Amino acid sequence: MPEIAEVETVRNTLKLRILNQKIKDFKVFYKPILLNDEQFVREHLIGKKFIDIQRIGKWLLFETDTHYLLSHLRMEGKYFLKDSSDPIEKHEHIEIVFENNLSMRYHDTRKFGRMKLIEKDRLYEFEGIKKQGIEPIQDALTKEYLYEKFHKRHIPMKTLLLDQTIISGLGNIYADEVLFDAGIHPMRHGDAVSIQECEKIKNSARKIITKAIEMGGTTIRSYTSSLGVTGRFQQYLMVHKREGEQCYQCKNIIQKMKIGGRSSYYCEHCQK
DNA sequence: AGTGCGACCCGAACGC
DNA sequence: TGCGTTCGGGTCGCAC
Repeated sequence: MPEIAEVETVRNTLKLRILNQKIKDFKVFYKPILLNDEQFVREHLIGKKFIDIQRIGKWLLFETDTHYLLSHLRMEGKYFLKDSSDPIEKHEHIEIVFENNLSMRYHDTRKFGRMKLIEKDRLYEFEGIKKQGIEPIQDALTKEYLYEKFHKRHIPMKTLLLDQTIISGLGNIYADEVLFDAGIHPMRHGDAVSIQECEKIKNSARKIITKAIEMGGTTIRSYTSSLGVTGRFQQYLMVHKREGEQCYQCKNIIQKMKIGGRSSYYCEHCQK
């Protein structure tokens, strides 16, 4: 379940291994993942090098001198680094082989992830990038900005926190955690949230994402060429996936409900 | 325009 | 035990 912190970990880990290696081959085993024509991507990637890996929201940007290969992991996307002679396994859908026979495999059991190659100067023509809001760790995320985005919306705060055009990079897990930390009930509507509460949301989002990124960073050394890259944050969750257990703050029982089709966990006593 | 919801996928968890 | 069913996760696109 990659969210911003996991994507950041993947980015930092891959950077250590694949930058400035000439790309020798590009193969697609499940076409819907790649939004371009396979041949188009081969023409523009083979012979090039990735000179950097960047991140915008949950999108990874593999940068060459002329293009970005954009990659969204959705829920279960992972990258594995193997040797090019290793057999392609069941859920490995895209392979990039480097000159030194390092083989980077995109692995995605549910096939929800997406990739797209785009010219650098057209990056912001791509909807997925153009629509990204402000990240929790950016100073531009202010209580005024959030109030402006929330106060005319008559939908649950849980849904608003998951809207990537407002805050970029929060997923279902951290949305629950941010609302708990800010003391706001996930069903409260945006138009019932005060500017003071927007300040709390901003502070909670920044705190939780900063910590999550730090923790993601600590898992780098557990990464090996055959294990893939994931974050490890479960032990710090206050509400998410804790239905029926006691709230760490007040001992009330953590509740679960569906909001906008997403499971949401919260404490009725601590979140108003 | 704003909002709600099904579709996309498939392994895991659950119910019988 | 084994079978069928439900769930979940982010995002898009369609219906209201």
